[in-house]
Amino acid sequence: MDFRKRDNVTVDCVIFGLDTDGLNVLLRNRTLNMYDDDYPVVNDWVVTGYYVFKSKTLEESADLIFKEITGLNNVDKIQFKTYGNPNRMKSEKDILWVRSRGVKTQTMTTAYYYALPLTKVNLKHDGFKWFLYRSLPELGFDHHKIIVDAFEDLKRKIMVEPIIFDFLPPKFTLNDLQFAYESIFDIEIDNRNFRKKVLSKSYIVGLDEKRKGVSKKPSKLYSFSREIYDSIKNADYLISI
Amino acid sequence: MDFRKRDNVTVDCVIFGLDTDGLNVLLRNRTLNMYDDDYPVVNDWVVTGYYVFKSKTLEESADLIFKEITGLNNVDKIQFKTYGNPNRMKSEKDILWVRSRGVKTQTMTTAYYYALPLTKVNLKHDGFKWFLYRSLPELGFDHHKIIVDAFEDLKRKIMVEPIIFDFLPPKFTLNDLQFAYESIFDIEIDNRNFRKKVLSKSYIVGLDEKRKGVSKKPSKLYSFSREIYDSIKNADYLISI
DNA sequence: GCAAAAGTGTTCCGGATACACCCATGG
DNA sequence: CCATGGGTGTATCCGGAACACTTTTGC
Repeated sequence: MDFRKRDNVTVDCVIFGLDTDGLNVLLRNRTLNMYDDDYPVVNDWVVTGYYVFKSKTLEESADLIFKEITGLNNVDKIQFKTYGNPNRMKSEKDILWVRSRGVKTQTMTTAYYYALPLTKVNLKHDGFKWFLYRSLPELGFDHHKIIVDAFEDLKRKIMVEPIIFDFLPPKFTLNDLQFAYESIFDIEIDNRNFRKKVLSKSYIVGLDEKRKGVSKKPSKLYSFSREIYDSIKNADYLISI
Repeated sequence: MDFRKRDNVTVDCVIFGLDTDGLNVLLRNRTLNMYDDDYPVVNDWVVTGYYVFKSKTLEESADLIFKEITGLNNVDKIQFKTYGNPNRMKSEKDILWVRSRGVKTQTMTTAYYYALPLTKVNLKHDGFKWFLYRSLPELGFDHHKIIVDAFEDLKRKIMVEPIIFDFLPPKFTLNDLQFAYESIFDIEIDNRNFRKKVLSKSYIVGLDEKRKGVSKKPSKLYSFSREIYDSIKNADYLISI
């Protein structure tokens, strides 16, 4: 064990990416061959995590992992939960896997999630793959629960914070924005009402630019102004019982 | 160091108690005398925390602390953040204190908060005291930030979850409930509108009972039905952009 | 000229707000 | 009988929901 690392604490990074099919999660393949190369005893998927360096904050540790996978810096993230059950790893596969690595089983993990447009990511390593949230593969450890918890937290925070824009490029169309909401909440939204509501928000600013591409009629582009958002957000604390 | 404990991980418990003066936080006095018993070099207040046992979950560890202080079991709590900055303890007082205890400075802590009516607590030990949230004393470590973070999380969650009832006894008046909201959000609410809104919620059920006490006209008692709340909550996921 | 996505207005309803007085009891 | 907190009703306003057709371009 490397003494620069805390040997009982990891961070896990749930990476959400939105594309035209909907909401995806980036996972890493976990395989272990013991007897026969063609028949691994473990072959499933995990959220990417790693040990925390003693000299670094949890945030920094998460960003190191995120950068290693995606090559990206300065992407917003949210710490949503720390898992500390000493019996987190209990399946046969988990135990085989952990033994093969010679590490502790009683590991706490602090979990973060990242949100971004899927196309922003160029995967740097093999063994990583995007999965649609609605059709996740078999997951190791307690990672299914971690992903579900992340998603629940995401949905809740999207209601009160402008995280939705993290899923979109800096310039987006109103239909992009609507699609983001529809994918994440698995609902259908009336386009006219949606436009009215969105256009009433001062922090969504129309640009003098149109996107010409796949579609027929060019669509107007908008951007999210964090400055305007912050300036009006301090004012009102809406209460709803 | 006790080998049953994780030597670098603690849990901290922010305990919120509501009484007729408003929202309070339960703190523990931190004193350290080095040269002169009458002039402690450290004399401030902290949130109560303790090491995590290797055999226990974070939740269990938090509940142990909570029970030790209050004597109470089975009080709802919320895990809101884990603090892992290796330089969390940086003031002179913190360093003196930590050295005097012979423990590590690079300690992570997972923080929970509890909410309950202040009068439910009978303090079991000396050195503990309730402080109004709006007039906190000098706090050690990064505990001021921890308390503020807890409070922000509390306010946000109160909007979407029925945590407010944790601050009230099982039977309460509508004015009690209104006072709870007013204290926590530091706002004034119109009593007539408040009653209308609250009475429209099926999970707030009127009892055939009145409270006779300090006030003149006896006031009707209500209770919160978690069953009804849960049954209707699954249905709707309200979206507000 | 037609296929495909972009964009547009009006009506209706329900919940939110503003606002001032009577009621029941204990002392 | 009066002081004290408990309790009540109405008018207005605004945001949310429902709903179907026209516009602009690429091919």
